[in-house]
Amino acid sequence: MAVSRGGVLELAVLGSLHETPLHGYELRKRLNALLGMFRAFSYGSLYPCLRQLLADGLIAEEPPEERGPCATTQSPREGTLPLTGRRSKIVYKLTAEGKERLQDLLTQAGPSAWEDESFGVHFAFFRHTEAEVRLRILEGRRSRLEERLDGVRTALARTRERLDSYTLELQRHGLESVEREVRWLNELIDTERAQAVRPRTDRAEAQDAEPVPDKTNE
Amino acid sequence: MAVSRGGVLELAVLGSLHETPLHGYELRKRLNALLGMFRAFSYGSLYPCLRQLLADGLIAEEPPEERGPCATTQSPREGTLPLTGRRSKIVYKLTAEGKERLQDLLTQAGPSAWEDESFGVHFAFFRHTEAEVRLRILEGRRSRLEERLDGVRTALARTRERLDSYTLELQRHGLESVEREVRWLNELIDTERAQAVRPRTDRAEAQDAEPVPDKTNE
DNA sequence: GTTAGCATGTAAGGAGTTACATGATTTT
DNA sequence: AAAATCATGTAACTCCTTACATGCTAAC
Repeated sequence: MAVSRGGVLELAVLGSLHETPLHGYELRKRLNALLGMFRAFSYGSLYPCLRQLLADGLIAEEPPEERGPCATTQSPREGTLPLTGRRSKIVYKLTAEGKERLQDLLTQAGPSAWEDESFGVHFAFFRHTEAEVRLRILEGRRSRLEERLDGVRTALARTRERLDSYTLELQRHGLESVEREVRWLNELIDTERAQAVRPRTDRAEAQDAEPVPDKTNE
Repeated sequence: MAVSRGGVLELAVLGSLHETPLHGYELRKRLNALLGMFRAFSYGSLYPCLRQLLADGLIAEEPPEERGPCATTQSPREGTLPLTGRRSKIVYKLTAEGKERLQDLLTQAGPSAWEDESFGVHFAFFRHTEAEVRLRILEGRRSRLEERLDGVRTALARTRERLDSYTLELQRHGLESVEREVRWLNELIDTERAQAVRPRTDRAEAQDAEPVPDKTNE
């Protein structure tokens, strides 16, 4: 059941709906606010995805709430809602099956979690991910990036002809960016490890996972 | 003529072959060494691309050099080579039409030049790009990134609910990365502008474009 | 003589985008 | 009442990947 149509969008949708029910338009805005620095989804992919998830029974239409006072953002425009049950907003929520599927996706610690296109999405929902899986994903991404550094560095070393300044500058910037991300991952991994050791032993119990050790300056 | 099948690969191939004739396998290695930090192409896309370019007359097979003593790497296995001119390495070179097409691609200063997937490739061949076009591409990418920053920042400001620490950390890292790239672009643009003003007026004539102002330390 | 790497390809398909089409609702 | 934005959807297409299939050559 649930034919596992890959793609990050599925995870992004299920993850978002896990927090709160939403309709497509709003969902897309949230997604693009959340992941805007890494990627952006279009309606042309979102709506078909919702349709598929609905068909698979992973999400369901939320019936239009009658009594909700301050529902989502807008006032319900009392009285005027159309005679038919047809409403313009279709709010979706996660079903039990959907939650299961989400947990499934969040447990997968493989390339599908740490490649460029997917890592950001997986990270965005780390709150719902087991600590062990988080760690493996972070490490997986790190070694992926290190492979890339190795590959380019050795290829660069083998290069006979000296490159023009643009190529050189591109290499420099690329290397630096990837190295930065590796350092970032190192910090995150350290924090995760530290937390794994003393999960909640601190006096003054922390509210929730707090992986950032309060960095005020660069 | 030349049906303009989009895609960065075309530019990458034409650009590479402009420097020197190459066969597919080697071409891919070079490409992935050059752009490895940003993207990687597979044979499954490269070979069909070469076939198409050949059909369009933008590239041509280089005849196997007979008289070259240490030709490329291998000895031609005298006598046993199949009756037809079929050889295992197929070296391609740019045709006149191909050079034209390349210039065409390098002149396009639009979204197809400054989006994520394509910017790196365009930048890699900036050496062959007119100064004016270079500048417009750099500025285009910068404003693209600034749009992105704006979008996410305002969306973030509008967010009522406070985010969990992972989401927050992702945002922070994403913002920082994009801001870094903007600063990088600023430097490049400044350098380009400075060069546009005094293209070759310096005493001790510079060898070639030298856009990096010699940064020894971070 | 067998593994590892070089070299070329093809078929099927995945994951998304663009452009289009439509209509409701809110703002000006 | 016009324009902007919200809201949902579809069809066609793009660009690339994966997995497969094949053979040559070099090294061990």
